[in-house]
Amino acid sequence: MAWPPFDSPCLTPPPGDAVPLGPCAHCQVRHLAICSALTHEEMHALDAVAGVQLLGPGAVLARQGEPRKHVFTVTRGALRLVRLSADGRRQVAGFALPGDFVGLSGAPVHQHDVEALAETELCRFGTDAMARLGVQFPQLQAKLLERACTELDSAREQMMALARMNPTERMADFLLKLAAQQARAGNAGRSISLPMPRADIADHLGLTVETVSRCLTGLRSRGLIALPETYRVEILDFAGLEALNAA
Amino acid sequence: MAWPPFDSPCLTPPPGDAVPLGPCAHCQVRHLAICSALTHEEMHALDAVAGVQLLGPGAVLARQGEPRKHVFTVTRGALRLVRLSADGRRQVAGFALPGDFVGLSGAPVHQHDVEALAETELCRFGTDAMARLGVQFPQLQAKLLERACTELDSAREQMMALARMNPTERMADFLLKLAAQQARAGNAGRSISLPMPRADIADHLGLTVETVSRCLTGLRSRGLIALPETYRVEILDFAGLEALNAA
DNA sequence: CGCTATCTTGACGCGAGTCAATAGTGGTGG
DNA sequence: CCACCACTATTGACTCGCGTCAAGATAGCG
Repeated sequence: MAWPPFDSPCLTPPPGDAVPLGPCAHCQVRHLAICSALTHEEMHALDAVAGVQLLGPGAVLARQGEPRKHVFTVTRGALRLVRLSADGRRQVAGFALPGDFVGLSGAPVHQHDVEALAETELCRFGTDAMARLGVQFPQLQAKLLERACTELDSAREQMMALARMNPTERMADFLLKLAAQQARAGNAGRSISLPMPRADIADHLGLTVETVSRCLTGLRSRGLIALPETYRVEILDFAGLEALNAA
Repeated sequence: MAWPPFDSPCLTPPPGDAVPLGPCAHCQVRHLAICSALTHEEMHALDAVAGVQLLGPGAVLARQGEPRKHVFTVTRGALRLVRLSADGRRQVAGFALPGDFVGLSGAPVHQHDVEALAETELCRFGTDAMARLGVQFPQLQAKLLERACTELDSAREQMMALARMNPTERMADFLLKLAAQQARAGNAGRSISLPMPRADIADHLGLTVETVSRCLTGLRSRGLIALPETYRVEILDFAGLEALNAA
Protein backbone atom coordinates (compact mmCIF):
# COMPACT_ATOMS: atom_id res chain seq x y z
CA MET A 1 0.00 0.00 0.00
CA ALA A 2 1.36 3.38 -1.02
CA TRP A 3 0.33 6.29 1.16
CA PRO A 4 -0.05 9.88 0.07
CA PRO A 5 2.99 11.94 1.05
CA PHE A 6 2.06 14.35 3.80
CA ASP A 7 4.40 17.02 5.03
CA SER A 8 2.70 17.73 8.31
CA PRO A 9 2.66 21.46 8.97
CA CYS A 10 5.59 22.54 11.07
CA LEU A 11 3.86 24.64 13.67
CA THR A 12 5.45 27.49 15.54
CA PRO A 13 3.69 28.53 18.73
CA PRO A 14 3.33 32.28 19.25
CA PRO A 15 6.52 33.71 20.77
CA GLY A 16 6.47 34.78 24.40
CA ASP A 17 4.16 31.93 25.27
CA ALA A 18 5.06 30.53 28.66
CA VAL A 19 6.26 26.96 28.20
CA PRO A 20 5.77 24.38 30.96
CA LEU A 21 8.00 21.45 31.71
CA GLY A 22 7.35 17.87 30.66
CA PRO A 23 6.31 16.46 27.27
CA CYS A 24 4.18 19.54 26.61
CA ALA A 25 7.29 21.70 26.70
CA HIS A 26 7.98 21.20 23.03
CA CYS A 27 4.43 20.76 21.85
CA GLN A 28 3.89 22.53 18.56
CA VAL A 29 0.14 22.62 18.67
CA ARG A 30 -0.56 24.06 22.10
CA HIS A 31 -2.00 27.24 20.64
CA LEU A 32 -4.50 25.15 18.64
CA ALA A 33 -5.34 22.43 21.11
CA ILE A 34 -7.40 22.18 24.26
CA CYS A 35 -4.20 22.88 26.16
CA SER A 36 -4.30 26.53 25.19
CA ALA A 37 -5.31 29.14 27.74
CA LEU A 38 -4.86 26.87 30.73
CA THR A 39 -3.18 27.97 33.92
CA HIS A 40 0.22 26.56 34.78
CA GLU A 41 -1.38 24.38 37.43
CA GLU A 42 -3.80 22.96 34.87
CA MET A 43 -1.04 22.45 32.32
CA HIS A 44 1.05 20.52 34.80
CA ALA A 45 -1.85 18.33 35.85
CA LEU A 46 -2.55 17.55 32.20
CA ASP A 47 1.11 17.00 31.56
CA ALA A 48 1.28 14.45 34.35
CA VAL A 49 -1.28 12.16 32.75
CA ALA A 50 -0.25 12.73 29.13
CA GLY A 51 1.61 10.17 27.07
CA VAL A 52 3.05 10.37 23.57
CA GLN A 53 2.02 7.87 20.92
CA LEU A 54 3.46 7.35 17.46
CA LEU A 55 1.68 5.76 14.50
CA GLY A 56 3.04 4.73 11.14
CA PRO A 57 1.00 5.21 7.95
CA GLY A 58 -1.98 2.88 7.99
CA ALA A 59 -1.65 2.08 11.67
CA VAL A 60 -4.91 1.63 13.54
CA LEU A 61 -5.39 3.72 16.67
CA ALA A 62 -8.83 2.38 17.53
CA ARG A 63 -11.46 0.04 16.17
CA GLN A 64 -15.20 0.57 16.06
CA GLY A 65 -16.77 -1.11 19.09
CA GLU A 66 -13.62 -1.31 21.19
CA PRO A 67 -13.77 0.15 24.72
CA ARG A 68 -12.88 3.82 24.62
CA LYS A 69 -10.02 4.22 27.11
CA HIS A 70 -8.16 7.25 25.76
CA VAL A 71 -8.64 10.58 24.11
CA PHE A 72 -5.98 12.24 21.96
CA THR A 73 -4.64 15.46 20.60
CA VAL A 74 -3.00 15.18 17.19
CA THR A 75 0.39 16.87 17.24
CA ARG A 76 1.68 15.75 13.84
CA GLY A 77 0.37 13.85 10.84
CA ALA A 78 -3.24 13.04 10.01
CA LEU A 79 -5.96 10.59 10.99
CA ARG A 80 -9.21 9.45 9.45
CA LEU A 81 -12.39 8.45 11.31
CA VAL A 82 -14.08 5.61 9.47
CA ARG A 83 -17.38 3.91 10.04
CA LEU A 84 -18.08 0.61 8.33
CA SER A 85 -21.54 -0.88 8.08
CA ALA A 86 -22.23 -4.61 8.17
CA ASP A 87 -22.77 -4.75 4.41
CA GLY A 88 -19.49 -2.99 3.67
CA ARG A 89 -20.66 0.56 3.13
CA ARG A 90 -18.03 2.99 4.30
CA GLN A 91 -18.31 6.49 5.69
CA VAL A 92 -15.40 8.73 6.60
CA ALA A 93 -16.82 10.89 9.38
CA GLY A 94 -13.86 13.21 9.27
CA PHE A 95 -10.14 13.78 9.28
CA ALA A 96 -8.05 14.93 12.22
CA LEU A 97 -5.08 17.18 11.60
CA PRO A 98 -2.56 18.68 14.05
CA GLY A 99 -4.34 20.54 16.85
CA ASP A 100 -7.50 18.46 16.52
CA PHE A 101 -8.89 16.53 19.42
CA VAL A 102 -9.91 12.92 18.85
CA GLY A 103 -12.11 10.64 20.89
CA LEU A 104 -15.02 12.81 21.95
CA SER A 105 -18.04 10.57 22.14
CA GLY A 106 -20.97 9.94 24.41
CA ALA A 107 -20.58 6.18 24.11
CA PRO A 108 -18.31 3.89 26.13
CA VAL A 109 -17.01 2.25 22.94
CA HIS A 110 -15.44 3.76 19.85
CA GLN A 111 -17.90 4.75 17.18
CA HIS A 112 -15.30 4.69 14.40
CA ASP A 113 -12.12 3.09 13.28
CA VAL A 114 -9.34 5.64 13.73
CA GLU A 115 -6.48 5.15 11.29
CA ALA A 116 -3.29 7.06 10.54
CA LEU A 117 -2.97 8.52 7.05
CA ALA A 118 0.69 9.26 7.52
CA GLU A 119 3.31 9.15 10.22
CA THR A 120 1.36 10.60 13.11
CA GLU A 121 2.19 11.75 16.62
CA LEU A 122 -0.42 11.98 19.32
CA CYS A 123 -0.75 13.21 22.84
CA ARG A 124 -2.70 10.59 24.78
CA PHE A 125 -4.90 10.98 27.87
CA GLY A 126 -6.85 8.31 29.74
CA THR A 127 -10.59 8.96 29.68
CA ASP A 128 -10.78 8.40 33.45
CA ALA A 129 -7.97 10.83 34.13
CA MET A 130 -9.53 13.33 31.77
CA ALA A 131 -12.90 13.07 33.49
CA ARG A 132 -11.21 13.58 36.86
CA LEU A 133 -9.26 16.59 35.63
CA GLY A 134 -12.39 17.98 34.04
CA VAL A 135 -14.12 18.11 37.39
CA GLN A 136 -11.02 19.41 39.12
CA PHE A 137 -10.30 22.11 36.55
CA PRO A 138 -13.55 23.52 35.16
CA GLN A 139 -11.72 25.68 32.62
CA LEU A 140 -10.30 22.55 31.05
CA GLN A 141 -13.71 20.98 30.86
CA ALA A 142 -15.09 24.19 29.41
CA LYS A 143 -12.46 23.86 26.67
CA LEU A 144 -13.58 20.31 26.00
CA LEU A 145 -17.21 21.40 25.83
CA GLU A 146 -16.33 24.19 23.46
CA ARG A 147 -14.42 21.74 21.30
CA ALA A 148 -17.32 19.29 21.28
CA CYS A 149 -19.72 22.07 20.28
CA THR A 150 -17.47 23.17 17.46
CA GLU A 151 -17.29 19.57 16.25
CA LEU A 152 -21.07 19.41 16.46
CA ASP A 153 -21.42 22.55 14.35
CA SER A 154 -19.14 21.18 11.69
CA ALA A 155 -20.83 17.78 11.70
CA ARG A 156 -24.14 19.53 11.08
CA GLU A 157 -22.63 21.56 8.30
CA GLN A 158 -21.40 18.35 6.74
CA MET A 159 -24.96 17.04 6.95
CA MET A 160 -26.09 20.00 4.86
CA ALA A 161 -23.38 19.26 2.33
CA LEU A 162 -24.27 15.57 2.10
CA ALA A 163 -27.99 16.16 1.92
CA ARG A 164 -28.30 19.12 -0.39
CA MET A 165 -25.17 19.72 -2.47
CA ASN A 166 -24.26 18.13 -5.76
CA PRO A 167 -20.90 16.38 -6.12
CA THR A 168 -19.04 19.38 -7.51
CA GLU A 169 -20.32 21.63 -4.75
CA ARG A 170 -19.33 19.10 -2.11
CA MET A 171 -15.86 18.88 -3.60
CA ALA A 172 -15.46 22.67 -3.61
CA ASP A 173 -16.71 22.84 -0.04
CA PHE A 174 -14.29 20.15 1.01
CA LEU A 175 -11.30 21.81 -0.62
CA LEU A 176 -12.11 25.16 0.95
CA LYS A 177 -12.44 23.64 4.41
CA LEU A 178 -9.18 21.77 4.01
CA ALA A 179 -7.48 24.96 2.86
CA ALA A 180 -8.85 26.83 5.88
CA GLN A 181 -7.73 24.10 8.24
CA GLN A 182 -4.22 24.05 6.81
CA ALA A 183 -4.04 27.84 6.82
CA ARG A 184 -5.05 27.87 10.49
CA ALA A 185 -2.26 25.37 11.17
CA GLY A 186 0.27 27.68 9.60
CA ASN A 187 0.49 26.37 6.04
CA ALA A 188 -0.02 29.55 4.08
CA GLY A 189 -0.47 29.74 0.33
CA ARG A 190 -3.00 28.32 -2.05
CA SER A 191 -1.35 24.97 -2.41
CA ILE A 192 -2.97 22.44 -0.13
CA SER A 193 -1.97 18.90 0.59
CA LEU A 194 -4.41 15.98 0.34
CA PRO A 195 -3.17 13.54 2.96
CA MET A 196 -5.84 11.01 2.00
CA PRO A 197 -6.47 8.85 -1.07
CA ARG A 198 -9.44 9.53 -3.35
CA ALA A 199 -11.47 6.73 -1.82
CA ASP A 200 -11.42 8.53 1.54
CA ILE A 201 -12.59 11.76 -0.04
CA ALA A 202 -15.35 9.83 -1.77
CA ASP A 203 -16.47 8.14 1.43
CA HIS A 204 -16.33 11.44 3.25
CA LEU A 205 -18.51 13.21 0.67
CA GLY A 206 -20.89 10.34 -0.03
CA LEU A 207 -19.61 9.85 -3.57
CA THR A 208 -17.67 7.27 -5.55
CA VAL A 209 -13.97 7.51 -6.46
CA GLU A 210 -14.96 7.96 -10.09
CA THR A 211 -17.15 10.94 -9.29
CA VAL A 212 -14.44 12.51 -7.11
CA SER A 213 -12.01 12.17 -9.96
CA ARG A 214 -14.46 13.64 -12.45
CA CYS A 215 -15.23 16.57 -10.15
CA LEU A 216 -11.57 17.41 -9.69
CA THR A 217 -11.03 17.23 -13.44
CA GLY A 218 -14.10 19.41 -13.91
CA LEU A 219 -12.88 22.05 -11.46
CA ARG A 220 -9.49 22.05 -13.14
CA SER A 221 -10.91 22.45 -16.63
CA ARG A 222 -12.97 25.38 -15.36
CA GLY A 223 -9.76 27.00 -14.18
CA LEU A 224 -10.71 26.97 -10.49
CA ILE A 225 -7.94 24.66 -9.32
CA ALA A 226 -4.71 23.08 -10.49
CA LEU A 227 -3.52 19.57 -9.74
CA PRO A 228 0.29 19.73 -9.79
CA GLU A 229 0.49 16.33 -8.09
CA THR A 230 -2.04 13.65 -7.29
CA TYR A 231 -2.04 14.57 -3.62
CA ARG A 232 -1.81 18.32 -3.97
CA VAL A 233 -4.34 20.92 -5.04
CA GLU A 234 -3.69 24.52 -5.89
CA ILE A 235 -6.60 26.88 -5.49
CA LEU A 236 -6.57 29.28 -8.42
CA ASP A 237 -9.95 30.96 -7.96
CA PHE A 238 -10.98 31.15 -4.33
CA ALA A 239 -14.08 33.23 -5.05
CA GLY A 240 -15.11 30.90 -7.84
CA LEU A 241 -15.02 27.91 -5.52
CA GLU A 242 -16.97 29.75 -2.85
CA ALA A 243 -19.60 30.74 -5.39
CA LEU A 244 -20.23 27.05 -6.06
CA ASN A 245 -21.34 26.13 -2.57
CA ALA A 246 -23.31 29.35 -2.10
CA ALA A 247 -24.58 28.55 1.35
CA MET B 1 -51.14 26.93 8.16
CA ALA B 2 -52.34 23.66 9.62
CA TRP B 3 -49.93 21.96 11.99
CA PRO B 4 -49.67 18.27 12.69
CA PRO B 5 -51.44 17.36 15.93
CA PHE B 6 -48.91 16.39 18.55
CA ASP B 7 -49.87 14.96 21.87
CA SER B 8 -46.64 15.62 23.68
CA PRO B 9 -45.75 12.67 25.87
CA CYS B 10 -47.04 13.10 29.40
CA LEU B 11 -43.95 12.26 31.34
CA THR B 12 -43.90 10.84 34.83
CA PRO B 13 -40.65 11.22 36.73
CA PRO B 14 -39.54 8.14 38.66
CA PRO B 15 -41.24 8.06 42.06
CA GLY B 16 -39.21 8.83 45.16
CA ASP B 17 -37.20 11.40 43.26
CA ALA B 18 -36.45 14.37 45.52
CA VAL B 19 -38.18 17.43 44.09
CA PRO B 20 -36.72 20.90 44.59
CA LEU B 21 -38.63 24.14 44.88
CA GLY B 22 -39.10 26.66 42.10
CA PRO B 23 -40.12 26.11 38.49
CA CYS B 24 -38.25 22.81 38.38
CA ALA B 25 -40.56 21.43 41.07
CA HIS B 26 -43.09 20.22 38.57
CA CYS B 27 -40.75 19.56 35.68
CA GLN B 28 -41.73 16.39 33.89
CA VAL B 29 -38.49 15.83 32.08
CA ARG B 30 -35.94 16.05 34.87
CA HIS B 31 -35.04 12.41 34.56
CA LEU B 32 -34.23 12.93 30.88
CA ALA B 33 -32.63 16.33 30.94
CA ILE B 34 -29.30 17.74 32.02
CA CYS B 35 -30.92 18.48 35.37
CA SER B 36 -30.87 14.83 36.31
CA ALA B 37 -28.35 13.59 38.86
CA LEU B 38 -27.50 17.02 40.17
CA THR B 39 -27.13 17.79 43.86
CA HIS B 40 -29.77 19.91 45.55
CA GLU B 41 -27.36 22.81 45.63
CA GLU B 42 -26.80 22.53 41.89
CA MET B 43 -30.51 22.15 41.22
CA HIS B 44 -31.28 25.29 43.18
CA ALA B 45 -28.59 27.28 41.41
CA LEU B 46 -29.96 26.15 38.06
CA ASP B 47 -33.47 26.87 39.21
CA ALA B 48 -32.53 30.41 40.14
CA VAL B 49 -31.52 31.31 36.59
CA ALA B 50 -34.15 29.27 34.78
CA GLY B 51 -37.13 30.80 33.04
CA VAL B 52 -40.13 29.21 31.37
CA GLN B 53 -40.96 30.02 27.77
CA LEU B 54 -44.03 29.07 25.77
CA LEU B 55 -44.27 28.83 21.99
CA GLY B 56 -47.30 28.34 19.78
CA PRO B 57 -47.13 26.14 16.68
CA GLY B 58 -44.91 27.75 14.08
CA ALA B 59 -43.42 30.24 16.52
CA VAL B 60 -39.76 31.05 15.99
CA LEU B 61 -37.45 30.62 18.96
CA ALA B 62 -34.29 31.72 17.19
CA ARG B 63 -33.07 32.71 13.76
CA GLN B 64 -29.90 31.68 12.00
CA GLY B 65 -27.24 34.35 12.58
CA GLU B 66 -28.85 35.94 15.64
CA PRO B 67 -26.70 36.29 18.77
CA ARG B 68 -27.01 33.17 20.88
CA LYS B 69 -28.09 34.39 24.32
CA HIS B 70 -29.93 31.37 25.73
CA VAL B 71 -29.92 27.63 25.86
CA PHE B 72 -33.05 25.55 26.44
CA THR B 73 -34.43 22.30 27.65
CA VAL B 74 -37.62 21.18 25.92
CA THR B 75 -40.23 20.22 28.50
CA ARG B 76 -43.22 19.81 26.20
CA GLY B 77 -43.92 19.85 22.48
CA ALA B 78 -41.41 19.68 19.64
CA LEU B 79 -38.93 21.89 17.81
CA ARG B 80 -37.13 21.71 14.49
CA LEU B 81 -33.64 23.01 13.74
CA VAL B 82 -33.55 24.38 10.21
CA ARG B 83 -30.71 25.64 8.13
CA LEU B 84 -31.45 27.62 4.99
CA SER B 85 -28.86 28.32 2.32
CA ALA B 86 -28.74 31.50 0.29
CA ASP B 87 -30.26 29.81 -2.75
CA GLY B 88 -33.17 28.41 -0.77
CA ARG B 89 -31.99 24.90 -0.10
CA ARG B 90 -33.26 23.70 3.23
CA GLN B 91 -31.82 21.25 5.72
CA VAL B 92 -33.49 20.13 8.92
CA ALA B 93 -30.55 19.33 11.19
CA GLY B 94 -32.77 17.69 13.73
CA PHE B 95 -35.84 17.70 15.92
CA ALA B 96 -35.92 18.38 19.65
CA LEU B 97 -38.46 16.54 21.78
CA PRO B 98 -39.12 16.71 25.53
CA GLY B 99 -35.92 16.17 27.52
CA ASP B 100 -33.71 17.36 24.67
CA PHE B 101 -31.29 20.20 25.14
CA VAL B 102 -31.22 22.95 22.52
CA GLY B 103 -28.65 25.58 21.79
CA LEU B 104 -25.32 23.78 22.07
CA SER B 105 -22.98 25.39 19.61
CA GLY B 106 -19.43 26.58 19.43
CA ALA B 107 -20.42 29.76 17.66
CA PRO B 108 -21.63 33.04 19.21
CA VAL B 109 -24.59 33.16 16.82
CA HIS B 110 -27.31 30.62 16.12
CA GLN B 111 -26.47 28.16 13.38
CA HIS B 112 -30.10 27.30 12.69
CA ASP B 113 -33.59 28.63 12.78
CA VAL B 114 -35.35 27.01 15.72
CA GLU B 115 -39.10 26.71 15.22
CA ALA B 116 -41.92 25.15 17.20
CA LEU B 117 -43.78 22.28 15.53
CA ALA B 118 -46.56 22.37 18.12
CA GLU B 119 -47.40 24.10 21.35
CA THR B 120 -44.05 23.91 23.09
CA GLU B 121 -42.77 24.65 26.58
CA LEU B 122 -39.16 25.34 27.29
CA CYS B 123 -36.89 25.86 30.22
CA ARG B 124 -34.61 28.77 29.40
CA PHE B 125 -31.11 29.56 30.67
CA GLY B 126 -28.85 32.48 29.76
CA THR B 127 -25.65 31.36 28.10
CA ASP B 128 -23.62 33.55 30.45
CA ALA B 129 -25.33 32.17 33.52
CA MET B 130 -24.88 28.66 32.20
CA ALA B 131 -21.16 29.21 31.59
CA ARG B 132 -20.82 30.58 35.12
CA LEU B 133 -22.68 27.65 36.64
CA GLY B 134 -20.65 25.26 34.53
CA VAL B 135 -17.44 26.47 36.13
CA GLN B 136 -19.02 26.57 39.57
CA PHE B 137 -20.56 23.11 39.35
CA PRO B 138 -18.32 20.80 37.36
CA GLN B 139 -20.88 17.96 37.45
CA LEU B 140 -23.32 20.17 35.59
CA GLN B 141 -20.75 20.98 32.96
CA ALA B 142 -19.87 17.31 32.72
CA LYS B 143 -23.57 16.68 31.94
CA LEU B 144 -23.43 19.31 29.23
CA LEU B 145 -20.30 17.78 27.76
CA GLU B 146 -21.87 14.35 27.79
CA ARG B 147 -24.94 15.75 26.07
CA ALA B 148 -22.83 17.48 23.44
CA CYS B 149 -20.92 14.25 22.78
CA THR B 150 -24.14 12.28 22.41
CA GLU B 151 -25.41 14.88 19.95
CA LEU B 152 -22.13 14.59 18.09
CA ASP B 153 -22.48 10.82 17.85
CA SER B 154 -25.97 11.09 16.48
CA ALA B 155 -25.00 13.84 14.04
CA ARG B 156 -22.28 11.56 12.70
CA GLU B 157 -24.70 8.70 12.41
CA GLN B 158 -27.00 10.94 10.43
CA MET B 159 -24.06 11.69 8.13
CA MET B 160 -23.76 7.97 7.43
CA ALA B 161 -27.48 7.81 6.67
CA LEU B 162 -27.35 10.80 4.33
CA ALA B 163 -24.21 9.68 2.56
CA ARG B 164 -24.74 5.99 2.12
CA MET B 165 -28.37 4.92 2.53
CA ASN B 166 -31.07 4.91 -0.10
CA PRO B 167 -34.35 6.74 0.54
CA THR B 168 -36.22 3.72 1.93
CA GLU B 169 -33.37 2.87 4.30
CA ARG B 170 -33.23 6.45 5.52
CA MET B 171 -36.95 6.43 6.14
CA ALA B 172 -36.76 3.19 8.12
CA ASP B 173 -33.83 4.53 10.10
CA PHE B 174 -35.72 7.72 10.85
CA LEU B 175 -38.85 5.92 12.00
CA LEU B 176 -36.87 3.62 14.28
CA LYS B 177 -35.02 6.53 15.87
CA LEU B 178 -38.25 8.43 16.39
CA ALA B 179 -39.82 5.35 17.95
CA ALA B 180 -36.85 4.93 20.28
CA GLN B 181 -36.97 8.58 21.28
CA GLN B 182 -40.67 8.44 22.04
CA ALA B 183 -40.28 5.17 23.90
CA ARG B 184 -37.55 6.72 26.03
CA ALA B 185 -39.88 9.61 26.78
CA GLY B 186 -42.52 7.22 28.03
CA ASN B 187 -44.73 6.72 24.99
CA ALA B 188 -44.86 2.97 24.83
CA GLY B 189 -46.39 1.00 21.99
CA ARG B 190 -45.66 0.76 18.33
CA SER B 191 -47.73 3.73 17.34
CA ILE B 192 -45.54 6.77 16.94
CA SER B 193 -46.50 10.35 16.31
CA LEU B 194 -44.99 12.42 13.50
CA PRO B 195 -45.03 15.96 14.88
CA MET B 196 -43.62 17.34 11.64
CA PRO B 197 -44.97 17.70 8.09
CA ARG B 198 -43.56 15.60 5.24
CA ALA B 199 -41.44 18.49 3.97
CA ASP B 200 -39.51 18.50 7.24
CA ILE B 201 -38.87 14.78 7.03
CA ALA B 202 -37.70 15.26 3.46
CA ASP B 203 -35.34 18.07 4.37
CA HIS B 204 -34.05 16.05 7.30
CA LEU B 205 -33.29 13.01 5.15
CA GLY B 206 -32.04 14.86 2.09
CA LEU B 207 -35.03 13.81 -0.03
CA THR B 208 -38.06 15.39 -1.66
CA VAL B 209 -41.61 15.28 -0.29
CA GLU B 210 -42.60 13.04 -3.14
CA THR B 211 -39.91 10.52 -2.33
CA VAL B 212 -40.85 10.57 1.37
CA SER B 213 -44.44 9.86 0.44
CA ARG B 214 -43.47 7.05 -1.92
CA CYS B 215 -41.19 5.49 0.69
CA LEU B 216 -43.92 5.49 3.30
CA THR B 217 -46.31 3.94 0.82
CA GLY B 218 -43.68 1.40 -0.09
CA LEU B 219 -43.06 0.41 3.53
CA ARG B 220 -46.80 0.09 4.08
CA SER B 221 -47.33 -2.10 1.04
CA ARG B 222 -44.52 -4.34 2.26
CA GLY B 223 -46.39 -4.74 5.51
CA LEU B 224 -43.70 -3.12 7.65
CA ILE B 225 -45.75 -0.16 8.84
CA ALA B 226 -49.32 1.11 8.92
CA LEU B 227 -50.44 4.69 8.45
CA PRO B 228 -53.66 5.07 10.46
CA GLU B 229 -53.44 8.86 10.19
CA THR B 230 -51.27 11.22 8.18
CA TYR B 231 -49.22 12.14 11.23
CA ARG B 232 -49.06 8.75 12.87
CA VAL B 233 -47.12 5.61 12.02
CA GLU B 234 -47.59 2.16 13.43
CA ILE B 235 -44.60 -0.12 13.31
CA LEU B 236 -45.78 -3.58 12.35
CA ASP B 237 -42.47 -5.30 11.71
CA PHE B 238 -39.70 -3.92 13.88
CA ALA B 239 -37.14 -6.48 12.74
CA GLY B 240 -38.06 -5.92 9.12
CA LEU B 241 -37.36 -2.21 9.42
CA GLU B 242 -34.08 -2.84 11.19
CA ALA B 243 -33.03 -5.28 8.49
CA LEU B 244 -33.34 -2.46 5.95
CA ASN B 245 -30.74 -0.17 7.45
CA ALA B 246 -28.39 -3.05 8.31
CA ALA B 247 -25.64 -0.92 9.78
C1' DC C 1 -69.35 24.79 0.83
C1' DG C 2 -65.36 26.15 -1.41
C1' DC C 3 -60.61 27.72 -0.59
C1' DT C 4 -55.96 26.56 0.38
C1' DA C 5 -52.28 23.75 1.87
C1' DT C 6 -50.60 19.26 2.25
C1' DC C 7 -50.16 14.72 0.76
C1' DT C 8 -50.26 11.13 -2.74
C1' DT C 9 -49.66 9.19 -7.26
C1' DG C 10 -48.09 9.15 -12.06
C1' DA C 11 -44.91 10.16 -16.17
C1' DC C 12 -40.52 11.57 -17.61
C1' DG C 13 -35.52 12.97 -17.79
C1' DC C 14 -31.07 13.56 -16.02
C1' DG C 15 -27.16 12.98 -13.11
C1' DA C 16 -24.47 10.03 -10.50
C1' DG C 17 -23.54 5.14 -9.73
C1' DT C 18 -21.87 0.87 -12.04
C1' DC C 19 -18.99 -1.61 -14.99
C1' DA C 20 -15.00 -1.69 -17.82
C1' DA C 21 -10.74 -0.18 -19.88
C1' DT C 22 -6.60 2.70 -19.71
C1' DA C 23 -3.09 5.48 -17.59
C1' DG C 24 -0.21 6.62 -13.95
C1' DT C 25 2.76 5.59 -9.76
C1' DG C 26 5.64 3.38 -6.44
C1' DG C 27 7.96 -0.70 -4.91
C1' DT C 28 10.45 -5.00 -5.77
C1' DG C 29 13.47 -8.19 -7.61
C1' DG C 30 16.00 -10.04 -11.47
C1' DC D 1 19.02 -0.14 -14.06
C1' DC D 2 15.13 -1.61 -15.82
C1' DA D 3 11.17 -4.88 -16.15
C1' DC D 4 7.39 -6.27 -13.76
C1' DC D 5 3.62 -6.07 -10.56
C1' DA D 6 0.09 -4.21 -7.59
C1' DC D 7 -2.48 -0.45 -6.58
C1' DT D 8 -4.54 3.91 -7.40
C1' DA D 9 -6.38 7.37 -10.37
C1' DT D 10 -8.58 8.76 -14.61
C1' DT D 11 -11.71 8.39 -18.43
C1' DG D 12 -15.58 6.45 -21.06
C1' DA D 13 -20.16 4.04 -21.91
C1' DC D 14 -24.34 2.67 -20.02
C1' DT D 15 -28.14 2.14 -16.60
C1' DC D 16 -31.41 3.35 -13.37
C1' DG D 17 -33.03 5.65 -9.16
C1' DC D 18 -34.54 9.78 -7.61
C1' DG D 19 -35.66 14.53 -8.65
C1' DT D 20 -38.79 17.31 -11.47
C1' DC D 21 -43.09 18.48 -13.21
C1' DA D 22 -47.94 17.81 -13.26
C1' DA D 23 -52.42 16.10 -11.78
C1' DG D 24 -55.54 14.40 -8.48
C1' DA D 25 -56.89 13.28 -3.51
C1' DT D 26 -57.49 14.61 1.22
C1' DA D 27 -57.91 17.53 5.09
C1' DG D 28 -58.35 21.70 7.80
C1' DC D 29 -60.60 26.24 8.10
C1' DG D 30 -63.27 30.24 7.17
